[in-house]
Order: sequence, then structure tokens, then C-alpha cells
Amino acid sequence: MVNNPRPRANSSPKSAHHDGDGNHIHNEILLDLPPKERQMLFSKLEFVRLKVDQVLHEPGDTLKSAYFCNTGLISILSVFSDGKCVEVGLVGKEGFVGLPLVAGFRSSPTRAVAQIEGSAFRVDSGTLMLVLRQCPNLERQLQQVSQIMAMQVTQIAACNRHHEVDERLARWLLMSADRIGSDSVPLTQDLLAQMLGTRRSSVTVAAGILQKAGLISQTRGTVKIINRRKLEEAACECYAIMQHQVKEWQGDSE
Amino acid sequence: MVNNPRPRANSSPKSAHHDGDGNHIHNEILLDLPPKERQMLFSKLEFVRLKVDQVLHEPGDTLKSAYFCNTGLISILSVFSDGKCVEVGLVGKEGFVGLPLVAGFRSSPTRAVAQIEGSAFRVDSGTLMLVLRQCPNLERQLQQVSQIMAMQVTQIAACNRHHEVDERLARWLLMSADRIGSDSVPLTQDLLAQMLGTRRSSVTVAAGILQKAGLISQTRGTVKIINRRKLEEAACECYAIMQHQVKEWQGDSE
DNA sequence: TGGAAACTGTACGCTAGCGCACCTTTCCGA
DNA sequence: TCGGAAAGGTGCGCTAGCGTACAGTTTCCA
Repeated sequence: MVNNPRPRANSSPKSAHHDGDGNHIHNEILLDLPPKERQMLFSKLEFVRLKVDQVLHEPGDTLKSAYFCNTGLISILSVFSDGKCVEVGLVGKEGFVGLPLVAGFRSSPTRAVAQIEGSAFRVDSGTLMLVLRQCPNLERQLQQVSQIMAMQVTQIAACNRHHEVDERLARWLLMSADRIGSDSVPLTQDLLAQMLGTRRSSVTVAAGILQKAGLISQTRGTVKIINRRKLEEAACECYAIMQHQVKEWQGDSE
Repeated sequence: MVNNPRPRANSSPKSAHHDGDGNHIHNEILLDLPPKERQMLFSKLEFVRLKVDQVLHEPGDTLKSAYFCNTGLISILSVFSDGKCVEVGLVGKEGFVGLPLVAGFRSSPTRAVAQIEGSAFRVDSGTLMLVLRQCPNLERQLQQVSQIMAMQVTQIAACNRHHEVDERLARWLLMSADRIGSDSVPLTQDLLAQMLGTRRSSVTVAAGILQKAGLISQTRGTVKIINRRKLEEAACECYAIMQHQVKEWQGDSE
């Protein structure tokens, strides 16, 4: 969610950017932890690779693990009984999967699935609950991430009601580009359609519009942002609003 | 949100149902507090009446107060620059207005407005922040309310994308009837339209359908639920899902 | 290297819902 | 009591988007 990553609380020594096994840490929550809590938490973390389409949890599942997303992109989806779905949250290296646990809930009503290959640090749910009691900074961070995600889904709810496919597509491309830190988004129109909650062919049309206007370029399975500034203009105001919320967060709280 | 209110933690003596000035307490968060925290908090609360259309906060406002909703109904709305809006949350006697404060945020991106006349207990934001540090039970409760509201808006986001006006209207009527504890919902079609994020005349049509089917009856400014069971069938699955989430909450956590 | 699978473009009929406008009914207070 | 405002009903043209189907193209792998 964080476009311009919030300033690190500690401009830490090199070692801070790796876990015990030498895996590079990108997750901003982990990077922001004070040394004490970091040490407490890191021994419980397991580095895992996330493959495309890998499901982290299904709606109603008891959450066995939580994930500090490290690289790649994870979608939080709301799924209906007829199989239709919509994306209700987007998680990149600034985020965390398993937020209900932070409030003491054991299951989640959504599906979490890796959209773009990447990695994460996994932690057992029970362990997380224990660690949280001893790590006030971590707990506070996760509560703020919860709140930011809630604001995000609030905006998406309104957006879904009032904005049109091409605007929403533009917004979505910008948001995911921000999260993966690249202007090239490796996703098919089919998946884009699922996230926007629309038909695949509607995405074809909307993407065609953006392409003709010179804002993006498409190859099989990838969309590239060509003109970011104009794409922002083509997106609905929701993109700007969500960015603004994150900036307030960086300055506002604590 | 709570249809069947969660079992009281303490089946308390009569005095517990009133504040110092003899105002009757219906808010379930307050009723659930252990005596120590209740005493700590109550002296800081101010009983206020909420009139229809009264705005508790506008998007972007610094939150000066928070509110434990006592009676009536409060809508949380997402508002766009062109004035269009949608409801993204519904607060009754089980709820609280000012949730961002719990995570340490000072402002809210939404508008909170009283839809049905009622009352609330108001607390100054700064005071709340201080009280929270000394009241772990209260803090935990409010975090859970945050999470429940997040789940609610998640479902609404998906619902807005995939379900039709009459289904959403049915859902909305059921949800608000639950919150105010009455089958008679005193609201105009105009307001219903704002909450559903649609035209007033679409509400007229949708309500006409429900009325002809014998599920509701309408008089000027009021909708009455005639056949609740059938209305639940007419509503989209979202109503059942949100009810289910609340039930899980009552059993699940802690 | 050939065939299947995945991805993308396009077309077509259809409908929910929009924006708008206008009229009737109901209510309330001067 | 009566006039105006608020609320509700109806209609009409229009469009975005749905469901579906099919055909072209690229990619992968057996």
C-alpha cells in the first residue's frame, strides 16, 4: 500500500536487511521493528516462496499461518457462492496477510492468493498471538496496517459502485505497480477481470482504450505502464485518495 | 452489526444499565465492560441526542470526539468529489464511531451521519486515547469492532459490484432493522438511494417489487418489514454472510 | 514439431440502471 | 385552511456492461 515507503525508524546496519538464513528482507513492517522485537520475532519466521495462484487461505478457513509479504503481490478476494469474485485488498511488501488474527479472530472471510510470484515470511498463528503480547511495536504496526486496509476496502466499495471499468483498471494498474515497484505488471486480462469483478472481454476493451491513448502497452500476459502521469489522470479519484491516506498515515499517527 | 447480541459478560445490577445521570445504556460495548473500566470511562462520557441528518464527522475532519452509539442508526458514508456517495458501514447500539482513533489515526476518510434519531455517549478523542491505555478490555473490544466493521465493508464492496438493487435494498432493510431492533424503518426513498449508491427512482422500483411480493409495506417516510423470512430470501447472500461473521465473532475469539 | 492449451480480440443481443423530467400525493405550518 | 415543500410514482431515451460465442494468435510441452 505504501507508495513512497515511510521513512525507516532505524537506518539499520546491513545485517538488519537479512534474516538468519541470509534471505533479503523487503517487508516494511519487519524493517521497522526495533531490534529487540525483531530478534524475538525472526526466529519464528519461515521464509517461503509464493508461486502464482498459490492460495494462502480460503474464506472461512482457520488461519494456520500469517504472512509478512516480502516480494510479489497478493490479492485479497471476496468470493461468492456462484464463484464470482472481486478484489477487496492488495498486499505488497508493505503488508501482512492474516490481519483478523491481530484482533483475536481465528478465521478470515476472504481468499488470499498470490497474483505475482514472490516471497514471504510465514509465521504460525498461535506463535504470532504469543509474540504479539511481547511486542507492542509490532502489535501497533499491525493494527495500523489493519486500519489502512480497512480504508482501502472502503474506497474500493465506493469505487465499485460508481466508477467505470477503464477508470478502475487504470487505478488497479497504478496500485499494483506501486506495490511491486515496477511499471511492468505481469498479469493476464483474465486475472485482471477477476480482480475488477468484471468480464474478461470488458478488460480487453478497457485496456484497448488505455493502450490507444498511449498510457500502457500490452504483450501476452503483461501490461506495461508507458505514461504514468496520464494514467493517473485516466484513473478515478480513488487512486489519489488512497495515496493521500497513506501519506497522512506516515505523518499523522503516533 | 450484532443481530443477536452477544451474551453479556456480566449480568449486571440495575445500576449498570444507567450512567451517572440516569440515562439508560443500550450500547453493548459499554454494557460489556468490567466494572473497573466502566467506572474509569463513564465519568468522561457525555450523553448526547442525535437528530436525523446530524453529521458526526466529515471526510478528512480531525476527529474531535468519538461516539458510543446508544439508540438510533448511524451511517458511515464514502463521499466523492461530485457529491455521489455510498454507505460503507452501518452502526447501531452494538457499535462505535471513530474507529480510526483506536489505531492511532487522527482523522477519518468517511462521513458519519445519523440516519435515524437516537442517542450516543460522546467522548473527547484525546481523553479516549488516554483511557484506552488503562482499559485493555475496552481496547480489545474496540479492536474487534474495527475488524467486524472491516469485514462488513469488505462484503459491501463485493455486493456493490455484483448484486442488483432490489437484493441490496432487501439486505439493507434487514440490516438496519436488526440494528434498531424494530421492523419499522423510518427512512425516505431518497436516503435509501444515497446509501445504496443509486437513483431515488431505482429505489422506488425496487421497493415496489418487494411490496407487491408482500415482503414490505411502505408509507410516506417509512418502510415496514411484513415478512422477514421471505425478505431474507429476497436479499443477496451478503446478509447471511455478515450475520454469520458476527456469530463466529461471538464464539470465535478469546 | 505438431497439437493442445492459454491468451487476446471481436461481435451481438439483451438488460439493469442511469439521467432527467414531470406529475401526484401527503404532510405540515403560517 | 390552504399553499408550498417534501415524498413518491412513472416514463423515456440512452449506455455501460453482461453473457456468450467464436476465431486468431502465441506459448508451451509431449
